[in-house]
Amino acid sequence: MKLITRDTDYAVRALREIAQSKEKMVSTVYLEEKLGIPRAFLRKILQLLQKSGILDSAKGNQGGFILARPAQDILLLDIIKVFQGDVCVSECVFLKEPCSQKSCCPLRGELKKIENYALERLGAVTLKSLSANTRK
Amino acid sequence: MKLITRDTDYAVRALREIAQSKEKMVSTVYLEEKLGIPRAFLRKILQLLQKSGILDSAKGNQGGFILARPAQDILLLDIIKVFQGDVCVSECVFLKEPCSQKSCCPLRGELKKIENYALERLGAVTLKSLSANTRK
DNA sequence: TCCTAATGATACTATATAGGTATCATTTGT
DNA sequence: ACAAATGATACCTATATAGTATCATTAGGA
Repeated sequence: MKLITRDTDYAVRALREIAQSKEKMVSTVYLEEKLGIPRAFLRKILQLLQKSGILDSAKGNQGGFILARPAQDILLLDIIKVFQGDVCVSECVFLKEPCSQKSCCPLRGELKKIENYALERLGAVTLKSLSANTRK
Repeated sequence: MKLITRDTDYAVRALREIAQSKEKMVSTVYLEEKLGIPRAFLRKILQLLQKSGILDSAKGNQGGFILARPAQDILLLDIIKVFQGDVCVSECVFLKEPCSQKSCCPLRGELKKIENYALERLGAVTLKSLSANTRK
């Protein structure tokens, strides 16, 4: 059971690197070497982050990526949503089918509580706090 | 993101039915008709529950399944474990590979908190409490 | 101005997991 | 003996995850 998929994890690592960088623009090539993430995959991830408004990008020579807003305004939850959609732990596994217990599914209540807790925690973690935690 | 997979959900429904039954043994055929779960799949699920010690079974004519222990001693967490393994939300997605941040992964701490909460909640729910919640 | 280093868009491939089916062997009550 | 049940096990299919590849576009600098 995974709360975080691989692309989310890669994204967090890349974003931390970008947040800490002194450069104007950080390129995929640089990140690949620093983080050891396969370039093509990393490119896809960064492009998604750009489309979703977490990163700004510049094309052309000396181009690359940069945070679209301060690290303290980027939530872990935002990043997860880009790659995994809404956090919805309590979603009925039968959403697409008629579920005979829709109105009184006895599991729902408990799962919903867990979901709320998870949302609360994930919404409290910022990219800045993730970066601060790092120690060599 | 799913906390509960389909087989776990089916298992809960079947177990509730078995817990409430007045019969000595409950057969797959009966459960299939009552719950609308595909028979072959349901059989696989019940066999797993038997192997894991949650159900007892009897072969032959008039055979079937019955709870191996009282409903209040069967935890939702036990059922989840049968089909999904250990609840391990904070498991590093790179367990099988060398992860350069093993010792100080900044995500781990937060995920671990969420996992602990989930374990606590799921461990507090018994099959009996799930059955009691039902109302027609 | 042209070359090169970068991203944008997009299509494709491989592998694992979830969800489900099928079959034959074995057991047991009547 | 036979029918009704589970035990063991192998197989199939669709979807999601993880990753690759390619061509088009843009912009800085020699």
